[in-house]
Amino acid sequence: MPVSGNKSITHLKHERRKDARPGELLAAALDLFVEKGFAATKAEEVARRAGVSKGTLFLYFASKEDLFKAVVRENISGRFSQWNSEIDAFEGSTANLLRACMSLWWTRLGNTQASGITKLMFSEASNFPELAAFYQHEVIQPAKRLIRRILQRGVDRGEFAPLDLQYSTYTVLAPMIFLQLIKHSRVACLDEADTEPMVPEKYISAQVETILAGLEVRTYPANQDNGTLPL
Amino acid sequence: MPVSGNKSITHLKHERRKDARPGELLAAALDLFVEKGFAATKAEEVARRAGVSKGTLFLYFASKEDLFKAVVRENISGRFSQWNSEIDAFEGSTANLLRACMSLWWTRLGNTQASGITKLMFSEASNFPELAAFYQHEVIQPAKRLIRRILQRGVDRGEFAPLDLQYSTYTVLAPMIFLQLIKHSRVACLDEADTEPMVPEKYISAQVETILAGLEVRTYPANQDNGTLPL
DNA sequence: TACATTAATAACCAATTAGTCATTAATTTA
DNA sequence: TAAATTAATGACTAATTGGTTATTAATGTA
Repeated sequence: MPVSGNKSITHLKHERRKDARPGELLAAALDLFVEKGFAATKAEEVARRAGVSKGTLFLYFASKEDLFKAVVRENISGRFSQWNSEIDAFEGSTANLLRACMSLWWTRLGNTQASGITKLMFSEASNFPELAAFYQHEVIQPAKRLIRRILQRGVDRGEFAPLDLQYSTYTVLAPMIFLQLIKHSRVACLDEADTEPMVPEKYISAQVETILAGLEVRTYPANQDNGTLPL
Repeated sequence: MPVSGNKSITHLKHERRKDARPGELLAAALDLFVEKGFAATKAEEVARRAGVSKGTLFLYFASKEDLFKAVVRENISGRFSQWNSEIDAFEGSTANLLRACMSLWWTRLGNTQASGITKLMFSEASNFPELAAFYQHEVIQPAKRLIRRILQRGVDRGEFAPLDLQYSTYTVLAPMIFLQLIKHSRVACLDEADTEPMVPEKYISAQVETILAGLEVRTYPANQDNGTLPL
């Protein structure tokens, strides 16, 4: 007895497209997860954006967490193997390898929706331990291994001073995380009054040079004159 | 007519302590916000931990957001003026000033529950724009001004090479944000197999020295041999 | 065309939770 | 001690939302 309403709209209501649905749902989910976070993204909304009903979403993905994992696999996990091969094939100085990697990382991932996923994970990991473990294993670990290989190359070739691999890895990783974070959070850090907005490319470049200055073999002693700290 | 139940438990049920309530509620809120995030922390839970009913919480704070702002003011905003005076009073080299500041920041804020607030803001800012603006204005801005003053001191005294203040500020800020983030998120970054857990103090120290190596007046040219990037 | 299969729907359920308000009782005042 | 004041309670509301399922209808087949 209820009047059924709009019939002539573009999409048929019961259109059957079994093959296309998962991809469309993943795309919609990526958009919304990045835009609003995991917890705040409603299943209904994902479905609507993908042009299906909520019921259909749960037909293809067992749960919201399952959907999220699929998004991560689709957009991030898969890319590490290619990345590693490229490092192996690189011929120039390790300094330039690091420059190239950071720069490419930005265009391939950092400046992409994928960076929103990283931000999201840091944000919500504590509320979703299952997802945190998954992300740690599938993204963070491979990323750190990749950075470590670059640094090791520099040391092996005598370009970098002997260094503590663990902490140097963080030195490289931290600014990347930082950049993804401020890119996707309204805590912009991009000041208001004092300057024009930060240009990520410039930040990365400044960052790499700072790091390299710290890593490269020195011609002068680092002036470590701090004994006890005043203040 | 309902049986009223336990009467002899430690706390009287209608104890009136108008003065003590706000402080106790703020303490409980800090704990829970840090532990579970803003959205995931239930008003009822805060009240319970503070030993009052939910109704009482809303008697002292108009809303959950209001409660959060009060927590930030109590634990972070208030401390910047003292911090700034200490910088003014410092006598040694700017390198040592920076070392001292980072080190003190860690013991005073970074290694405190307060750092959980920073992490929380990055996490949830996009879902609570009002809070994001508040935090930006009350915490981020003052923190950046503080860093900038240190760097400017180094330049003015000829200890640091002329530098881009904006980006150098980020270079100092990023590792602090990073540290607060990994401290409070299960995306630990602290690897599993490869090493023992990261020691924040060592990370900070390594970071400061790297930064200083990049900032200080050089006795050799930075080798900027990158033309076009291969890969 | 009749029938079987299954993709898709939408109404529904159960759980959660910020904020309200009428009621209760501790404390003060007269 | 009686009355007035107000701190504190907890039951209630209204809104939200992950996930379920009975029903609908598109498609393939005989």
